[in-house]
Amino acid sequence: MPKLGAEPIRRAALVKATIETVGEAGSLEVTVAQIARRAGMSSALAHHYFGSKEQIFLAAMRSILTLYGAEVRGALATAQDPESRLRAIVAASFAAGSFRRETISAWLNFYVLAQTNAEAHRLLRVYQRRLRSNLRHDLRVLVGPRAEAVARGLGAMIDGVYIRAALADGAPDRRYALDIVTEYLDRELEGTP
Amino acid sequence: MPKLGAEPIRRAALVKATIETVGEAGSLEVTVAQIARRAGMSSALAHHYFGSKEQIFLAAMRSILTLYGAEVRGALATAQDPESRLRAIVAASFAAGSFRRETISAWLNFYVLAQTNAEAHRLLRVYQRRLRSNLRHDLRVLVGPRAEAVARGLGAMIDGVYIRAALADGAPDRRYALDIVTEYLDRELEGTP
Amino acid sequence: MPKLGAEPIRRAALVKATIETVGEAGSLEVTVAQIARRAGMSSALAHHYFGSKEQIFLAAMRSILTLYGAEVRGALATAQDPESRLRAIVAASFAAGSFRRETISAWLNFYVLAQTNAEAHRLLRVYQRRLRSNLRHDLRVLVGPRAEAVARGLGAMIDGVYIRAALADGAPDRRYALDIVTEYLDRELEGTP
Amino acid sequence: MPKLGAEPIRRAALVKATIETVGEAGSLEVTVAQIARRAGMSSALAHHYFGSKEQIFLAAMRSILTLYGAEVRGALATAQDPESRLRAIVAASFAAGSFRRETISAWLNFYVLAQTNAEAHRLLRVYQRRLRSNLRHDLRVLVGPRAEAVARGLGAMIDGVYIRAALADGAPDRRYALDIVTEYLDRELEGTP
DNA sequence: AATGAATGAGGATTCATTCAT
DNA sequence: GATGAATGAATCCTCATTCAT
Repeated sequence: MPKLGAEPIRRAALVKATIETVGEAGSLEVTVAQIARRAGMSSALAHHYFGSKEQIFLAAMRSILTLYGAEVRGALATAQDPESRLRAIVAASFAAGSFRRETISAWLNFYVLAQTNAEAHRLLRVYQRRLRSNLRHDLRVLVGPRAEAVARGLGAMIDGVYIRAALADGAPDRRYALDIVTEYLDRELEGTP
Repeated sequence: MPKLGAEPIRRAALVKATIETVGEAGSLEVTVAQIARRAGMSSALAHHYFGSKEQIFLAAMRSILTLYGAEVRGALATAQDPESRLRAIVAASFAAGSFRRETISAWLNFYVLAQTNAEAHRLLRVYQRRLRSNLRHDLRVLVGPRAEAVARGLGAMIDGVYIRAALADGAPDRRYALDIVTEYLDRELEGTP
Repeated sequence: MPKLGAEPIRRAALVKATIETVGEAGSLEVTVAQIARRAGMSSALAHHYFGSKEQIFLAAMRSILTLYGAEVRGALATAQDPESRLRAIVAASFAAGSFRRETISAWLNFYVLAQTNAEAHRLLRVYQRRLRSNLRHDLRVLVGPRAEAVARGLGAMIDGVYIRAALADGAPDRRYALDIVTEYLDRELEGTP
Repeated sequence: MPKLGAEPIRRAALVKATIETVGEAGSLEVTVAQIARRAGMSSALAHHYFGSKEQIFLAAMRSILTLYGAEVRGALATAQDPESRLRAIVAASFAAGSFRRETISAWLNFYVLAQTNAEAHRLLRVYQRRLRSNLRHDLRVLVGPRAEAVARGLGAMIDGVYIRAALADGAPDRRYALDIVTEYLDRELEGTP
């Protein structure tokens, strides 16, 4: 039952299944067969569309980062002043779309993948650079020369909260995660116009 | 010529080799044979001593946490007042013994292992709890009711800085890492007696 | 826009592509997809026309042998006396149309196929029998009772030169190949009326 | 039941099994598992000892050529004059040890392998060069300036007879094979001192 | 204590072939 | 006629683990 235009559908299904499978397993040591099964197709077809397991992983990673990027852009769209922009960026990091069990676990695993895989490394760097640049932009207005330092700190803390969420039992607690970072930000913005 | 007391020596060699191998590979997907070779013995002997690959990993993880614990204890020994104790704890996290390429990478990988393995999970929780407890203890004196929040924040940031160091090119920059966390701490301690 | 009479064109294209692909790869381990791509169509269509990979190979083999047969017939057409007929047959074996890189390599590979495949085996036997019969026919007039032996020798030597050409670097040297066989023939015909 | 010094025994068994399996199948498309089974071990062990299927094939090829070389050396040992040396070399090519069903088929297949594999190519060239050099050496004394041409012719004819034996039904006919080449040689040596 | 020998189980990848459109 | 879609069946290779010595 081959439908025309199946490719993008299949690719999307595989990407989704990859994030779920890696997220559930908490490890990259999942088989292509597992991923394909969850996506409702044979592993041969997965290879047909992506060429290799590595490419499947990279596509999943790109998808996560793209989703996150969209989340940030969406949040920034409505924010008007620097401070609300800043808070929007931080909030976006823990938005319901991204801050989910499997996504977090997948995220952690892609961090590991980046040790080995050049493209994964590059993607993660782009994410970090973009995040830092966004933060710095608005921080300059608010904290002046401390902008660079605070941007670095925020970035690190967001990643730290993420990684720790991967260890937590039960569903990830967005409120809790957001609070930690927000308190830091509040403190830095204290006494700011 | 079997040496007396060979066992502890062999075990230590394997633990060291494991951290190096995982650190270099940037992944848990290393073979027991690789680890054993680096430790100068057959993979059969590695199994003889540890029973399984999993146990080898856990022993390596315990070793890292033990080393870190010793580092903290050593730092606390000379510190007298709460603030210097706090700073000592933070500094210990980025001490030369722990904040090394392979250790950082191994650390990240053990985070991943903790998703899957109950004992690894437990070990990491113990580390987090102990760190938080240490920080909170001294923070109470300094920031009162904010102690809990700052302790969480510091813990998260330390992990965040660690994870990001795993992505950096070249040798990890202790100064840079320490600065990020210290600035956060400074800010929180501002206006503190 | 299906063209009328597409079938023979498609089949010919596939046969040509098969010889080229096998010749270039130097092996029968080429995929139907590779052959089909070179022939400018989908592998599904290749199956549609030939039914199986095996049939594609056999068609290619028939094509080679048919071409060779035509080459011999053409050569014999102008030759008048037994000796020039003999020389024409030999020369045809190394004619520009047959003695080409891919054809030689394909030839060698079809020899291998004949170990496994009954039809390939049959085709090769027909070729050998026909060649021997042609040679013997003219040799009888020239060398009498030695005809049988010389025909066998010539046949073997032609195949040997072919197989060796498959190993040579660069383009196959027709002159060189022909010389070897011709010297043998000259010697046998020495002192012949 | 691991015996010490099993390696050379296992390797030899695999080489033997490879020649037999390829010989019987008449194709290189045999699986490592088939070869290993025939050699009485797991395919994993075959890989352990040889690293790859390719290396197994090359070892088998080396074995065939080594055996052939020994056969030639043995034949030359007793021969005194150039002519008997020459005849000994030719006879060695069809000696009982080398001119056997599977060996012949394996030989043909290795010819094919040499199209693709550099080391196989090299091995075959060494064989050809050595054979030609041996033949030329003795032919010089007997046929003078024709030595080069006759050496080439003999080499080609030996290969041709081999390849044709691969197509024959039933056990290879050493007598018949030897006769063809011998008649050629006789003719060339006619009228020689 | 120490290791070479050995393997079962598994996993990525390939490919001929089929089928609905 | 033509093809994209889809897969079952293989196959090479790896590796943790066991065991006899």
